Formats: sequence, C-alpha cells, structure tokens
Amino acid sequence: MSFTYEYAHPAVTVDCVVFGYDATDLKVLLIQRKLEPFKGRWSLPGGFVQINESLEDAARRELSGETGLGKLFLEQLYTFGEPKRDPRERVISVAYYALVKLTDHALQAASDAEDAAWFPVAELPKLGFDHERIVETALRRLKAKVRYEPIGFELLPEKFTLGELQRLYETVLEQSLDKRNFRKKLLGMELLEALDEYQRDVAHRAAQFYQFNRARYEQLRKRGFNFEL
Amino acid sequence: MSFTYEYAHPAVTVDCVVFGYDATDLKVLLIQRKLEPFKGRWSLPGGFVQINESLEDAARRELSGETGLGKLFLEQLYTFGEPKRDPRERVISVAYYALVKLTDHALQAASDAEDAAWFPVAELPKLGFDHERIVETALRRLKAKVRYEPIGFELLPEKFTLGELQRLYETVLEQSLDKRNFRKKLLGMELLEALDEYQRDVAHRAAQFYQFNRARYEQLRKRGFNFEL
DNA sequence: TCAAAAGTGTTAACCATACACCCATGC
DNA sequence: GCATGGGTGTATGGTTAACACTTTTGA
Repeated sequence: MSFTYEYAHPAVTVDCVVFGYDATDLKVLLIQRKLEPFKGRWSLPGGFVQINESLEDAARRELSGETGLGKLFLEQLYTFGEPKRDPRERVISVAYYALVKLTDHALQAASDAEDAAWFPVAELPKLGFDHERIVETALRRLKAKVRYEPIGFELLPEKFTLGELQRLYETVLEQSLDKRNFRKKLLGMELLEALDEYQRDVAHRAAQFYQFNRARYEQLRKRGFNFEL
Repeated sequence: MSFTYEYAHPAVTVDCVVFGYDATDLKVLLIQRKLEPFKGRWSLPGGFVQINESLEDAARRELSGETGLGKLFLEQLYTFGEPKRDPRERVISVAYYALVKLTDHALQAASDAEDAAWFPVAELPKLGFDHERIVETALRRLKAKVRYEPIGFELLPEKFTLGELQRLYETVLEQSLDKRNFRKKLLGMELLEALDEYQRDVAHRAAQFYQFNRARYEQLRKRGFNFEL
C-alpha cells in the first residue's frame, strides 16, 4: 500500500520528554534505538503520528507502551522542524513533555520489548537526532512552569511530606530554598491537605504527610488566585 | 509530478497571527480567502511548508508577502493537529505569532494581490478553519508574555512616549494602570533611553520621546535581571 | 547519646499600591 | 481660558528574606 500526493509531504512524529523524580534526582526516560539511524543510541520515546489521530493522542499512545500508565500530565512543548534533523526524510517532530509519579508505578525497567531506562538529567548519554536540544527545551519549560503552576505534585506520590516537596523544588530549580519560608508559603496557599498520617521507621522525627487538593486549586484559580513558587 | 510514501503523510502548514497596534487598538492581520474551502471567509495568513525550508523560514516567507517587511518579532506559538481541522486532507498547522510596528511600515492595505486587512481583536469576523482558536491562543500568549518580556516595544515605533507605552500595555492587558507607578517602574529598570526630542503640534504639553535599549536589556538579563511589567 | 530531618516566629528591608495637583500647549 | 494629556512624590501596607533552636526517632 502506498500514498501519493501532488506536493511533497513531510513525515510528522511526536517525541516525548518524560520526567520522573526519585527522591534525589530528576530523571528522563530514554529508549535505546534498535534500528538505523542512530542504532544503539539512546533517544526520546516517540513515533509517527497516525493519519487519523490527534497529536496528543499520538503522544499518549507512544507513552502508554513505554510507561505502562496512561494517566499522566502531558503538555505540548514545541515543534522541531529543521529540514535535516532526520537523515532519512523530512521529519517534523511535535515534542511533548510528561510528568510521571515514579514511585506509584515502580520503575519498570523495560517494557514493550524495548530497552528503556531512566537517566538523571545531569548524566544523560549522547542522544540521537536533535533530541538533546529537545530535552534542553523541556527542562527550561519545566523550570519555568513549576514556579507558576502547581505541577510539581505530578512528580510526587499522592501523599508526600513537605520536606519531599521542598527537595523536589530544589532539584528542579537547582537552587536551595529556605525551609521556614517554603513551608509558610505553601501552607499559606491552602492547597495542601494535612493528613493524619506520619512517616514510619525513619531515623528522625516522623514527618506529616500532605496531599494536593486539586479541586481547591481550580476553585481558587477561578477567583483570580495564581500559584507562585 | 507527484510524491509517493509507504505511509500516509499529513500536510504541514504554518499560520501566522500578526499583531499590530495603532494608538487605540490591538489589531490582527487577516486575509480574505480566494479559494475553497472557506472561500470569501477571512483567515490567518499562512501556507504550506516547503520540503526544504525550516518552519520559521516558512512563516517568514508567508509574512514577507503580506506585510512587506521581513524584520519582525516572530515566535512559534503552538501546533494544531486535530484530524478534521481542514476538510480537504489531514493538515497539521504550526502556528506562529508576530509583532509588527504598524506605524513604521504604514498600513499597506493589500499586498501580494491578496485581500488583506487589519481587524481590531475585539471585532474579528468569523474565521475559517480553527483559526479563531489559534487567535485566542495567540492573544493569551501575548497577554502573558508582555508582562515578563520586553516585547511590547515591538508594537511601537522606535521612538515613543511613556504615555503611548502605557496605553499599549493597557490595551493588551485589558486593564488600566496607574500613571505614576507605571513610569516609576519602567524608568527604574533603566531600559529606556530618554531622547532630546519632544512631541510637536500637540494640544497639550509635549511629551518626551524614549527608545528601548535592547543591548542594555541583554546585558542586565545576563546578570539575572528579569523584566516584569 | 548521636545523627538526621521535622517543626516552628520574628524582624527588617523592600516593593507595590493608592492617591492629587500643577504644567505646557493648541485651539 | 479651556481642554488635553504630561509630569511629579509620599505614605502605607503587604510581601519577601534572613535567620537558629528544639523535637522526635532509630541506630
């Protein structure tokens, strides 16, 4: 079967920068390529957009194969379309970035018969295509967005301590934050629900667990409230 | 001549939301379609991406036909790819938005033998395709971005008064601003150079002209300065 | 008893906001 | 002389930033 057009058409792919966080590191999910070009090289999960699916559907379809879970934060990042970015043919890539709760769906080493692995963003291997540029763009976006939208919670388990939340922000923003001011600010927003639950078996005072109240956030946002780090 | 592929390929277009400002209104450049689909309907300037040009080159090429000038602020906005957004075939549109100094290259009514016109954003006609959604997205981006990057100047002539600048911000943000606080803030950033030049033939005290010092901005930004409305 | 992280308030500096009058000019 | 927008300073309240010690727990 083949498809013929009067004018040259580019191929269109989606590529996904999937971020996870595991208590110390911000990580990105990579796939080891089995085929040329860039055979053996690590690269972003992604694939061709089918002719009848939306871009976001394509991204979710590719991800459900890799991460196992469909329910994740997903947002369009940028579209990369330099003529020579793929050596085979003209390929325009619509990049998405996703945030997943690593702790929930435990680090599934490899899925979909692909060789998939999580890499700390500070120690990425050499990537195929222009994927390093895509990761950089995603990191920049994440760093900016985490400050003015409550998306940090997408990287943590449902229940988390304020210490965990603070470390997450410190990791993503690459700067340390004052503990008292951080707590004051976050609790002051009234977006976090304190749970009657505490850490156990820790070699220090057990921290209280909290959870993010999304409904409350949506409610406040309608009244003009803006989240800010 | 024709092009054949093993898999179905979508067509890829760029569509541009070109903003201009004329002392009272924020305006968008529209083109009246000469062909089906949506013949006679107003829509965004744009066209197919050629197989060997980058996305941004395609956007600039389309715009140079419409606006006459190539030198303008241009930034990728978002990629729209719902399967049915074009009735002819699957078309993925990479949208850009541009800011032009209307006053410099005087309102050229129509160019490129197309019927082009500027419409105030508050009075847009019904648009073809999903272009209303694209304009909305562009407006949202412009409103957000104008607050934390000095792009408002792209819509004004090289030399402008503080009153003109304030009215521009009030128009884009759809809110009135306090004159004294506005001046204090803008002048405090030290991004504006006061010129030895004043309005003439105005029926009130002549305002001083200023110009934006981009080099100074880049310099400050490297040292961690962030523009903020 | 030590190490490790949790939890907790106050102060000072800074920034944002609100607000009103005189000035210069053309008609 | 009147209408129009230009230009200017201060006081207040709120927000942010800096800062150190006690508590709890397991090893």
